[in-house]
Amino acid sequence: MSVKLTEVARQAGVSLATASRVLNGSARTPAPAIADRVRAAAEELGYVANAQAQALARSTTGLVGLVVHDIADPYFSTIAHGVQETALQHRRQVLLAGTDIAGGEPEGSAELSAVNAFISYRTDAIILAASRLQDEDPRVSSALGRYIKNGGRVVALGSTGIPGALSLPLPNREGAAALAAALLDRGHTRFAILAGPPERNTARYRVEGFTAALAAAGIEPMAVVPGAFNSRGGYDATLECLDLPGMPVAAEAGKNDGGAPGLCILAANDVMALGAMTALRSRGLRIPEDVQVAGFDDIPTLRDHSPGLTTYRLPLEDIGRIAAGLALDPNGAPAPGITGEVVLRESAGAARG
Amino acid sequence: MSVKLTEVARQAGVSLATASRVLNGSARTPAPAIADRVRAAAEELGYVANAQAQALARSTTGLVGLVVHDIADPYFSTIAHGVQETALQHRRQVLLAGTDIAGGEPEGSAELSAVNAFISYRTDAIILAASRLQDEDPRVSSALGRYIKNGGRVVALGSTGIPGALSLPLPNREGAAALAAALLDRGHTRFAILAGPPERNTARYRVEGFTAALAAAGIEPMAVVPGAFNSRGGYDATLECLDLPGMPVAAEAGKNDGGAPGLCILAANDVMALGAMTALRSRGLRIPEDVQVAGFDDIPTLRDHSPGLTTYRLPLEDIGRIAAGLALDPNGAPAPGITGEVVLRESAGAARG
DNA sequence: CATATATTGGAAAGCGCTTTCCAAATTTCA
DNA sequence: TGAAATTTGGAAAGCGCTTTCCAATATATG
Repeated sequence: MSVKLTEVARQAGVSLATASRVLNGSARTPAPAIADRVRAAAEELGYVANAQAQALARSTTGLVGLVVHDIADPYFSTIAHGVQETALQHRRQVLLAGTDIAGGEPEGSAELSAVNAFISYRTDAIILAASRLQDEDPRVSSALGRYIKNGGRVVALGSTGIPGALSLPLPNREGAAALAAALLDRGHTRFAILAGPPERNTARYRVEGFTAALAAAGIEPMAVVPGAFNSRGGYDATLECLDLPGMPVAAEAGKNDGGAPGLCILAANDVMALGAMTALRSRGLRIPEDVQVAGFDDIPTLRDHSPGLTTYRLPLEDIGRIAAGLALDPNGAPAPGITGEVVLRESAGAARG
Repeated sequence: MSVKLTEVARQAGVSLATASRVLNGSARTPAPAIADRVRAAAEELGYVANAQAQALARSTTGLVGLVVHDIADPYFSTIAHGVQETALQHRRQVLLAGTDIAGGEPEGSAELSAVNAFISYRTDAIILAASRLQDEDPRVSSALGRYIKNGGRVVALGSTGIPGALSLPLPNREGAAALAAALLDRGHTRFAILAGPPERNTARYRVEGFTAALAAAGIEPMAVVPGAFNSRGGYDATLECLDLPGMPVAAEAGKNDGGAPGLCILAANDVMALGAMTALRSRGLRIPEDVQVAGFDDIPTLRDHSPGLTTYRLPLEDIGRIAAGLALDPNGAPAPGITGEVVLRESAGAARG
């Protein structure tokens, strides 16, 4: 239906080969006079190369696949932004899949069908931003293994068990430990952990980091509550937590001013922490006076939050850029290690009045 | 490099045609015994159909292109989520482009290169979620016009001047007017408008809605300040606004309690409103006691904000779903009109102590 | 049992490009 | 000026599929 190269060639009075060489970047460049004729014809007819046909002929598609959990989650959307930026620099298009979306093939995990779709479209690379599940579907691994063997590049955030895949390690454990340590430093002694979904590595590593740092100080968390990795999950887990017997809140609300810090809630990510703050407010608890809260990621959204959320900052957009660089640049420099930093704000650990 | 259909056919001892018919949904279904053999062979070899080749042969790609401004903006990422959901139901993959990203072809707007890329990949449909610019690049329109003529579907959020394109009208003007009216109802009389970027239709329509409703009540806004369509833009515009002579704030801070409402800031979207609130806090102004604030969109992020932001709710995820439905369902029902609702929260207009 | 009617598998012609050879034309150099 | 080296355009063979015909069976009908 669209204008094709044959028509451009005919209009310009040259062969298909010449037209192709002029318009779609070949090593050989036809004579300037001819080239101009071809370009003029293409312009006049409104020719747009068929990328599918090019992909077939060149056996490279110019596509990069990005797998996230939930594109509406600021963590992923910020990473996606970084990926897009680098993809554009490399003249690649990004194919997006979210694994939190129902309705895919019934016979498999969402991750499996996303990966299979990308493999089917022969993306040049696949970036797995969604945290690997603890029990990786072996079909995903074997599909990706074959994909890699066939020349595809796979880069995963965090670790992966897939041989040949590149991984961009994230300081989840270390960051969580550093954050907990900073809070211990500020005199906190009573912690509750909103652990997120235990089957996600990201959540698990962070919880491990928290508990390891606490253990090193001889402290055991008063509660470790699992929950969904979103605002609602943080909200629900917090209410559940507050209702546990012996929690140093509620009854004592207001009694902590100037005294020992009360309960400090450590959430596995920022959106959960935000949900936690909402839950605390719904119980009339003040932050940080009655209960303190910390998150993880430093999503851009926090910029406008009050009280400011103490967190561990991950350079999310950079992570996206670097992951895409790894995926697209065959002989690029090895990935710089990702480092984050503890960010103390009013919600926990910041200087108190 | 990958396993191809020829190899599967050989392994199963059938022809290419038969293998194709078994594996890739044809009208004709070979005999069960044969079909099983083919499927077994495919499974064993790890065959994954080459979507590019299929696209070429079928002349339909199974791709849908989504153009947003900034995928990291909750407005767009929420819409994108909805689009993804419907795309998945239709077994389509989504190609994502952001127009806020630099580094594209130097000779054109980001929107133009996004659209051209999608046309090149022969996406079955293109969804334009990014608000149309006031001065539409004619090259974009003509490229899309040709695309439509060649059988492509285009759906744009808001209105569009492209003949043949479907558009999903958003109640920007009406919503803004309703919001302003609700606030007038609550006794507000002094308004400032954070107008966003004047070249974006979305921002312009909202401002028009605000001012029209105010005008209907015989009120003129005290200020209309343009700015970027993000948190930073709201922040900066607010500071600028506060420094204007005669603003009923700062000097009078605290004097409004129980008295007449002070300044009410109307932002063209929620992220700007959030930035505005941060700016107000930085000046020591209380919300809503000293200054009131309203936004637009009701992005999911607001769930955890305090004070709650008064806004006009747009069903963002539905909008994404509906737009995708329009784009993908050739004979679907006509799009239901999108309606929103005024949501009064503490930041402005809610019951006051 | 012969003939008409469905079924079913396969050969081959594309889909719209890229790219390898080739041959023709041009330039270079002795 | 003639032979060798270089440049340049084109013919044609794919890239991995789908799908139209066709021929060959299997089934139904008189």
